[in-house]
Amino acid sequence: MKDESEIIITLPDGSQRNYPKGVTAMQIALSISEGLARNVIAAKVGNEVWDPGRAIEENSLVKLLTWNDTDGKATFWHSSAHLLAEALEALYPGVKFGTGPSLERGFYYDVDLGEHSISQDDFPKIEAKMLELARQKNEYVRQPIGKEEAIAYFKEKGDEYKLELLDGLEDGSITLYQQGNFTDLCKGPHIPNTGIIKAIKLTNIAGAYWRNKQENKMLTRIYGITFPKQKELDEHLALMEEAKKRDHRRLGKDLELFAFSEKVGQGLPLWLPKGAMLRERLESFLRKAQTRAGYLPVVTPHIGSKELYVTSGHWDKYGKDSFQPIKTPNIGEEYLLKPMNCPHHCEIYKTSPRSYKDLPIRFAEFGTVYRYEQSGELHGLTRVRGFTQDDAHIFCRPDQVKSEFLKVIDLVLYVFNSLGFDDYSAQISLRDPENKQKYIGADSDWEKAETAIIEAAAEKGLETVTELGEAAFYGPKLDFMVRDALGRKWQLGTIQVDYQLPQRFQLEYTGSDNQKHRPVMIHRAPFGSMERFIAILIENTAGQFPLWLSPDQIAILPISEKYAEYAEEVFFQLQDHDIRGFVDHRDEKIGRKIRDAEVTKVPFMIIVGEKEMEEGKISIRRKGEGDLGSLTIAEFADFFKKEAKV
RNA sequence: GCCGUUGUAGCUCAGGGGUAGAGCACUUCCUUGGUAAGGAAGAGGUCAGGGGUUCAAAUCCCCUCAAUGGCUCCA
Repeated sequence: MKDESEIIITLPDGSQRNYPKGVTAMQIALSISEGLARNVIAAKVGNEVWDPGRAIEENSLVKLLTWNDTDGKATFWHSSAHLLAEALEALYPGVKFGTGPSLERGFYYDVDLGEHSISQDDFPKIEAKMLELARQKNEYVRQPIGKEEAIAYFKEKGDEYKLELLDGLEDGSITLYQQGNFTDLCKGPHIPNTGIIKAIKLTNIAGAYWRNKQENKMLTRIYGITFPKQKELDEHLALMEEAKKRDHRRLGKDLELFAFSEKVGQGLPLWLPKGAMLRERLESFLRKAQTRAGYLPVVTPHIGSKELYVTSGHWDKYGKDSFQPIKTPNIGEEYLLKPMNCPHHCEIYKTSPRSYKDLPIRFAEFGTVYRYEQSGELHGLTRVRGFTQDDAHIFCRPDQVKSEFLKVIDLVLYVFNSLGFDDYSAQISLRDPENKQKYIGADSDWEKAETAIIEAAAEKGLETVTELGEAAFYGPKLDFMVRDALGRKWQLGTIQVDYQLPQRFQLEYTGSDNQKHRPVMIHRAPFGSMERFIAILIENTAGQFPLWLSPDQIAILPISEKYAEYAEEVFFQLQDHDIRGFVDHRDEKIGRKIRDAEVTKVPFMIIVGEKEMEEGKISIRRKGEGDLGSLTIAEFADFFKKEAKV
């Protein structure tokens, strides 16, 4: 006979134990080992994360969470946000609170400071207060509360933001959490007490619209990060410093890849010779892959008649927020800087009648487009106002959509793999079902397109996340997202299924039935844009590009000017083997020349002096590795060719 | 676009109401050196731009521009 007052707790390893009803995760941990109990900061009960001190009433699967679990960290940081709030309330009486969630790395709290204002200079003071409160080891106490009562509490406190949040909550599901003198509306969970927060760093301060809506008031958002050990905070800060060194804006300047000029204009990058070199190599790499995959190159102008974009719908959708029309001496004649290549490609499609036998047709172009991005959005090369898409449009029959889509996925993955981009996520970007007026086209087309994407991604075994509201206005997308050095997410490759533009442009083909049919369009860009892709490439490689992409692959370093002539000769011979580089003719010692080649990340150094000249050889030194010994030019060229393979 | 921060030599930065500083880079000279910085001298700035306060502004205030951290947006 089962004891009614006991419940069965199943642990992740499958083992089961009996505990009295109402047992807490902390008690379970204690029953296993004291060491474990010290480290437990939350628990996963079934599918929910719970406070370790919350009573478990039913048979459950329980996973004890520590700092090493993602959910454990999230709980830790969420509790840290409450600690920040407590400190702010103590230091700035009357402050009102928005929301304070955990992030992937750290947490923030949005606050309305009222009369007060704070800046980064106040961080030490706030951090000190947080530490002081942490040391009090105040417990996080969960208090279920009725809605009426909660409303009364926050009315009394005068916090209209919490009242607004309460408005959307259902009676019976509301809880408050209290630690020390601070009480917050919060569904939890939280760590046992503030004492385990040992290391605190507030990182930055920014404005953020209440509830992320532009029409709302702007609150002050304070970001921070905390750790259970000071050492971990130190390590984190050191890691951030390292990440900053990989910032493409820093490296772009150091390695002379690109620049910006106030005089040229905001968000309009200038490609310097080394950057242009890199870019050209990437372009020819993709051109080659695209030729193999049956793409046909096309070229279109940088401007197009406004009518073109009225037809495509771009003018209607983005017209007022883009670069404004270019006028001609003729009255009423207007042109737009090209914001997208697709309308031009549609017109190319229309230059001749198409048969079902011709399809799919794949037009590819490195097309430079101009978009008036909001000034606050511009960011290095990742968000600019003039950029080049590795664009192509596939016009195909409806029955070809899926196979074409699959081929494009292959191409994108080939590009990513070739460049060592293994840390990406595939995102299916669908329409926001709540906000359908943001998009053009019939529901049935959208459904077909969305189904095609979902099926194709599944067929390729891609691990995807789905985001509602992220679709383009004419169709859903499969986006390949990557992170930059500082952890921000960017869209690189994108594949989009589009039923709208073929209709707007009245695109047709003649079917086997001798009837007119409408093709489907697939927009795709494996890099996304050359600018953004290169930005991420710079950060991923920390400027140490694969050999085949390096702007300078070799630096020829004569020991002294006596060997200048031999160095030149070696240079020309290596050039004949398609090896790029330069001779360092400066009047410097070899140590200096090596150092400079090392810091500018040249993959190979060729050292030539008395010995080499006599033997007709060259000494090879590899960046970061050192002397590789001497070879003949032909030997080196062979070795190099193998190394430089994509 | 919004909230905040920043803007001093080519770069990285110090200074902070009383005639502008360092290191690196650059130029010249010396040095001809064998695997991560040889030495010396020199040149270089309307202190982002404009307006104001002041006997005096790079420094304080306002505006503009740009960069930057976020938010919003992102075809």
